[in-house]
Amino acid sequence: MGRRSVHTPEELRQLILQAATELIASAGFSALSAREIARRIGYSAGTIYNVFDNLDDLVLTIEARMLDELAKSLDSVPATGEARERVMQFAEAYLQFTHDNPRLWNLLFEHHLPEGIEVPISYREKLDGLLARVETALAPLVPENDQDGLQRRARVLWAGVHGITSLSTADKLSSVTSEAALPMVRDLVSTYLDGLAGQR
Amino acid sequence: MGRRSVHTPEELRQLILQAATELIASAGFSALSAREIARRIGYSAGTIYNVFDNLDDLVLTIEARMLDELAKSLDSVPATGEARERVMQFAEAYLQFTHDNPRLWNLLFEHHLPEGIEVPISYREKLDGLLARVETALAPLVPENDQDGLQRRARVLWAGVHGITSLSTADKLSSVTSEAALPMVRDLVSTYLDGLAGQR
DNA sequence: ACCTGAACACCGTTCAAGT
DNA sequence: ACCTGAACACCGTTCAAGT
Repeated sequence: MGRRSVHTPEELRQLILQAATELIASAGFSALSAREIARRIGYSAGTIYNVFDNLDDLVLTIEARMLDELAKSLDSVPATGEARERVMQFAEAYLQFTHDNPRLWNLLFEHHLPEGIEVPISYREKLDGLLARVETALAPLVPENDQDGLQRRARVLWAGVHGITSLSTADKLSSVTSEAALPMVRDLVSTYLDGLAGQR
Repeated sequence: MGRRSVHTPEELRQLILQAATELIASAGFSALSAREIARRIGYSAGTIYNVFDNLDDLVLTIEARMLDELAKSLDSVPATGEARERVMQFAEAYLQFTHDNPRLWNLLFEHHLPEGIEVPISYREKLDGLLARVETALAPLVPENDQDGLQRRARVLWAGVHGITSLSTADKLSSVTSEAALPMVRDLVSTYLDGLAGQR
């Protein structure tokens, strides 16, 4: 046995990630298994452990990719126009992204590291980058010299939009249906921004 | 083997639910297993299947209990005072509840039924009941004769608060920390209600 | 009637042994 | 160097057999 080298290490890595991503996208996180990935790419299960430390490592890699792709989606929002309009477009881009990749996006919330294991710093940095984009878009709409307020409000909006998208992609809480999500996101953003404007 | 009857069927059922609840509360959904429950209550794994159809059935029973307890929490909010104040107290009660039972509450979002299996009607009714409480509290603050608007807004507020609590109990997205959750919920509710007031 | 133990078809992960 | 197969310690679920 051993030494086939039909694939370079990098090819093998991408093969594994691709198979795992497809598995999650089509059947959800609970359908992911090292043995099933191995079956699909024609290697033994042990091979996956030559490339990744364990399944958590693999899953974290996929999560990081999702954060990168969401960042790309947000960056495709034009940086022109009214601040209000841009914040709204960010929110709609977020909703669109989660509806395009419901199970892969839910992975970030369903997958938990074992007690005591921390998420890599690079992961946290990606998150901070996303939040920074929201802060920048929101900045013109909050009082100047209130940096604390800006941070909190960006997080509130982000979390609020997340709540709507998360309930609308969840099968079980479907008193919030996925068709209703867009008007809800619009209502949240516009009403919240109205409230902000009144406070100035 | 067989026929011990040291516990009545109902006692056995509660024993199983209690062990499962403790397991989830302390180590999360992923730590739940029929075999571990059986070990803890001193029965064989097969016995659990005399009482519940399968683990999904058991988990759904626990989820339904959580919905009932959340309803109780909301009902302990006094029905007096300003509408604005009551909505805020509902939101704070929700946050408090999820922080008191983080893993059990997250169960509702992490547990998925197999493809094609629907949640029981009683479950959906409990959800509707919760939403109805929010609608009632919110009603004085939205234009009369706008039933659609009331429904949507109650869902937006509920989902928004859910988003904050869900990110704050998630270990991984901790750019929203659990200490910051209360001011964020307050900001969301008060700013959103300000916006609503401006629209009238 | 109630409960068990064995069985079946799965897991994640490790690692000696093979090429 | 790279890969495998077997091994270990787990799963959910079923059901014949025992009391």
